[in-house]
Amino acid sequence: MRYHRDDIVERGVALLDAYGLGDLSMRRLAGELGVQPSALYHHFANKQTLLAALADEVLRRGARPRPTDGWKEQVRAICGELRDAMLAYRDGAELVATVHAFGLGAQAPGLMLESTLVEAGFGDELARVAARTLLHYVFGHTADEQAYLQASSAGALAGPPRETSDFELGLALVLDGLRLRSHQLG
Amino acid sequence: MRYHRDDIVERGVALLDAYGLGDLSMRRLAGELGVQPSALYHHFANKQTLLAALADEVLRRGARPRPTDGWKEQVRAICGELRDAMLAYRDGAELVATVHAFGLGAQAPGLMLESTLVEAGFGDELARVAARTLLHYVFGHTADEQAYLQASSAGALAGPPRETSDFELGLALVLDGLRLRSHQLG
DNA sequence: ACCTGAACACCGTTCAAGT
DNA sequence: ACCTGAACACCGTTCAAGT
Repeated sequence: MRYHRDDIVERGVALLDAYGLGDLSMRRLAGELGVQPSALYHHFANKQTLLAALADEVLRRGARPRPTDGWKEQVRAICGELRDAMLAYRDGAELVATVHAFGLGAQAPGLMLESTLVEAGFGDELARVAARTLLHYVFGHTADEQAYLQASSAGALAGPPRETSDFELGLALVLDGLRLRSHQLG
Repeated sequence: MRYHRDDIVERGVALLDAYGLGDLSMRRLAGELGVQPSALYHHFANKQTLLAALADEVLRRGARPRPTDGWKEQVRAICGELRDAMLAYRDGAELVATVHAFGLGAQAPGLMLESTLVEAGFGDELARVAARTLLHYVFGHTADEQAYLQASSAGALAGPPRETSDFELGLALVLDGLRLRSHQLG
């Protein structure tokens, strides 16, 4: 059997969701495709590149149309979409955050946040720093949340359930900080 | 040669700083100590537990006395100390953030932030969420910053240098968000 | 209490060679 | 263009046995 890059990405995402990031090895993915491990290196330079493609696919599948009202609503929509996209697949948050840290993928949400803030009239430096701050928040919160959700569904409940509204509250803290610095904007 | 737990932690931190987290294997640490890999399992149940001990040691070494003025200064001091402690060792931010996500160590900074905010009069829920938000920010920002610093010092400079003051600016965003919710406090 | 020796079940990656 | 087969240099962890 012969595959294209997209077939491998699709199987990779399915494998991620079924067994988790820790069990997503080049050898296992190759085995699942009925192919030698070395065959994967015809399509991807290395595992990091493959993971970047998986992360981008997870984000692509979670894409939603965005509102056209104010910057706060747009920022909330981008962050909410990012969170939902990552929560939709097992270990999705860890995968996307790791790939973003690599610098090899998962760039879209950060770029959208930054341009949204620039277009809202914030200075370039503030827009860049605020976009990174929001991104770190969403990655960190969602990874925590997903670890908790997955531990719970595995039957290893280890504490009181955190409310989903926590996400909105933490986000509101940063948004209020931004709003305080927008007195001169429309 | 026979070792105690503390000897292994000390060598582990030295190995981390010399070769990075990716090259910190149980086998390599054992080799460095002149001992069989299996010997380490007499002192630590598994690699995660060992990494948790290393993270706590890195944080312990970075501990500083804290100011007694307002909650903003205390929060800034805790976050700054955390950042400095992680930056002091190669891959320190990645190690501490990973261990914190495990839930096996690196709990002190989060607990200090939360109790600082509770004592400042913020409600329990807000204090908990704000502490986590601040922690995610410091972990994310510092991991990014350290990746950049380490790439630069390896000669692989790949973009314009980010300023250290970025850290203070992102932190100020969250602190302003908190301040906005403290009108009824002293 | 602390360690050895050997094994089990894996990894990512490279590379000549095949079709 | 895409894959095989074989190899290289590793992993974390377990466990009976030694001192």
